[in-house]
Amino acid sequence: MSVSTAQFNQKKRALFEKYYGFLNAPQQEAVRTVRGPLLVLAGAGSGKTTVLVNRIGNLILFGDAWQNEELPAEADEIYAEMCEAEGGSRAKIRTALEKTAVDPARPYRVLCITFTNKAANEFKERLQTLLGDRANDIWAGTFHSICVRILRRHIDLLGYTGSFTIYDTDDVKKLITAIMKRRHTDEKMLSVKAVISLISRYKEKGYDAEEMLMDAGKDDRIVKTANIYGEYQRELKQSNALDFDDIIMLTDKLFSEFPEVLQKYRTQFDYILVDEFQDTNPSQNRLVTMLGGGKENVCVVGDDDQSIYSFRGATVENILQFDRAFPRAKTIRLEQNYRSTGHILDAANAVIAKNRERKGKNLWTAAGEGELIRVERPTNQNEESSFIAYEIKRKVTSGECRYGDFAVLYRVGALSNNIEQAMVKARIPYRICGGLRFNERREVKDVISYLSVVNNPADNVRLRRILNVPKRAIGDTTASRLESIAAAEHDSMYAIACRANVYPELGKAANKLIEFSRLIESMRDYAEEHTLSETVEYIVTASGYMRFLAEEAEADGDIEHEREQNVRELLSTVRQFEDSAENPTLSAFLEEMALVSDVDSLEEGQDAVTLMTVHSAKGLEFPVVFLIGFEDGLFPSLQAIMEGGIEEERRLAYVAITRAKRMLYLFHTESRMLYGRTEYRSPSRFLAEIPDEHTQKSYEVRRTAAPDPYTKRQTEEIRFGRPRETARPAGGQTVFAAGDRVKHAFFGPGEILAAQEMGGDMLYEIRFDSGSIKRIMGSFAKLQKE
DNA sequence: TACTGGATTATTTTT
DNA sequence: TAATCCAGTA
Repeated sequence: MSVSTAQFNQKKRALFEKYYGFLNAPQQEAVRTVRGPLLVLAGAGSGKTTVLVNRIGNLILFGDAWQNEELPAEADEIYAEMCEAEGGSRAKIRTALEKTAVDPARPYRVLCITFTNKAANEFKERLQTLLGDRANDIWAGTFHSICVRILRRHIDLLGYTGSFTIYDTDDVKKLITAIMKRRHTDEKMLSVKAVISLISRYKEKGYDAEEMLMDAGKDDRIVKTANIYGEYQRELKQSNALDFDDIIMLTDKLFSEFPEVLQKYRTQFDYILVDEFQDTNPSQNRLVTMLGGGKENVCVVGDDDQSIYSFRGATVENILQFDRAFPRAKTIRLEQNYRSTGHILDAANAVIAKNRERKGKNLWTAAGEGELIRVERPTNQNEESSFIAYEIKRKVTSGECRYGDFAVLYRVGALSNNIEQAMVKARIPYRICGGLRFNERREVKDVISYLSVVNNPADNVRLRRILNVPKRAIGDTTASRLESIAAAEHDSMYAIACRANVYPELGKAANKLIEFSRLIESMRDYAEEHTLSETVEYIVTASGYMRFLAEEAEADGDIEHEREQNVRELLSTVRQFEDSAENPTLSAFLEEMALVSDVDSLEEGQDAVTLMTVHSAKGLEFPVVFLIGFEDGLFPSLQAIMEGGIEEERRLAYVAITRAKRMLYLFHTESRMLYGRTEYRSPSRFLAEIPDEHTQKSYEVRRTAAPDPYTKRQTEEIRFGRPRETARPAGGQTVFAAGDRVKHAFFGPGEILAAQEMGGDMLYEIRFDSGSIKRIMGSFAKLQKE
């Protein structure tokens, strides 16, 4: 027998489909296409991660077998095996398929880039289960971790040393503030915040200070900021420190100025995959383009409709114009949604369809219509949160849900307060995302600063932080003098401190500085000969920091000694790191602390309601979602309305809606107290974009015929009324309707504003003659007709 | 240097 | 409202 090429490839393809049968057609297509540039537009809940993981698995197991149509040498033999395997198990199919493998990718030649550590870890884990130990050699990580890995090896070409420190936002703020103070920049004209974000925006575009200055034209703010940028960059270099933007920008620079370095990595990486491509900024995009140029085996996955980070430099253009960077690019759309039920998905589709700048996708689901979206209009935020607490309690008590099934989402963090209070009051377990992180605590940052200085004594910002903590009589005056001497001598503050007695202007503080430098020196010596955890222990004792914290706790009456606890926790983190990391050096530990936030490790665990912003909910899903504050001026935000950022807000709304699997509640209050002011609120304009057939409103809406002359928008007149579904009698109790007068045993007489069926019971909204408005369940209220 | 009070000012956040 | 920051005082 002699099998033809066509026959062989057909069989091969049939087996592929059997093996990857758990994937739908476009997903299979994405897995199969390994050569050439590929853009995967993955809608919300379309199984994007599964595709990426299996695509890598496929690369490593079968190489480009599916795109390579050449007949292998022992075609007949393999063909026979394939025929035999066809009816067999997955393992059998795989064994046969493996024989067809053409040039399987070596794991270390695969680069998989994500945005968050959480995503990176998820990939690593899933690849591990798929490929076993081979997975460990895959370059999977965040943009930042991968760039740091590259920079550690080559950054000396750019005039830094490999032991550089990574500055977090706090360090950056300190440094910028100091520079602005020195330059007598009027903070009223130009805030530190504005300067930081402006510099960041230019760094993301890959501009240096001079290029920024050229770009500034006559804009005084930009000119001023460009000058600050120049000084800032010099200071960073002097301190041998990089900020987060530098990590990307300098890797870019390294590649464009040293082609041989770029060539090395271009040669190494046969295949590049990028997740969440819609979140890339221009310099990240350039990095991908540079690395992927040549072989062009670049696969980017993303959803232009979920691009919600433009405020930190991400640009949708990267995904919209991927085919411009790679003209041969093939586009695959993943449009089947495995997450939400019909009404929810249709609502999301309807809202996002209003955006102009998009590739265009239409998600569909094989799941049924599911439940209607509930739209509620509480009088104020207290009612909003007690309604939610009530709903959660009810669904948990009835056994329908667990606490972990619920999420409360909001546009701004400020809205979490009320919800939190309601959860406490109702004794509902909850977890709240955001807030102060572990490594942002003062005591943790202090200890990290000691470690940074030991690792890199040139680090002026962190040296300054610990110079007088705990108190060692080195005041602000001395610190400033030290700083200006260092600037004049083009040397580090640490180096000056070491020879402080040479400078008469330091006076008798010189001795203190020398003493301090000896302390650091002793730490450095200690670190040479001891393990990481021993060193950290030595540092916190020898510096007197632990004692300082203990005394402080005594003085404040802090019985828990919380700050000391946190330092101990940091110590146990160090020990954990020692046990798990392959290379447990001080420098590696500091890197991990800088690039890995504890939010990544948090998560899961107890059964609790999740409270978070819509932004942080991206990538997550929940059976039941409550979206609160769905009001114009809040969502979309006021500044988005004024500055024309509506499309991004709409994408945000799209993200919010698509988080829900089975039930979605949208809330907009009648009035809300925010930032100490109570304001009447109108519903989000996005609400009107959801077709009525997908929602169930607990109030009546009438659209006026003529658009409002000021806003040019169609106005809505809202009033309480009967819910669309007429109430049914429940459990023998009398059922009331809106408008009825009733009497409550405790609250007295009142009028029903709204009545709504709810889980075999009636929920009434009643305005009592005393003036208060309450929501009460019918079975609970013991109402009588008045 | 620690404390007090008045002014100020509030998106979204990962690395 | 609530948190934070700065200036002025003890």
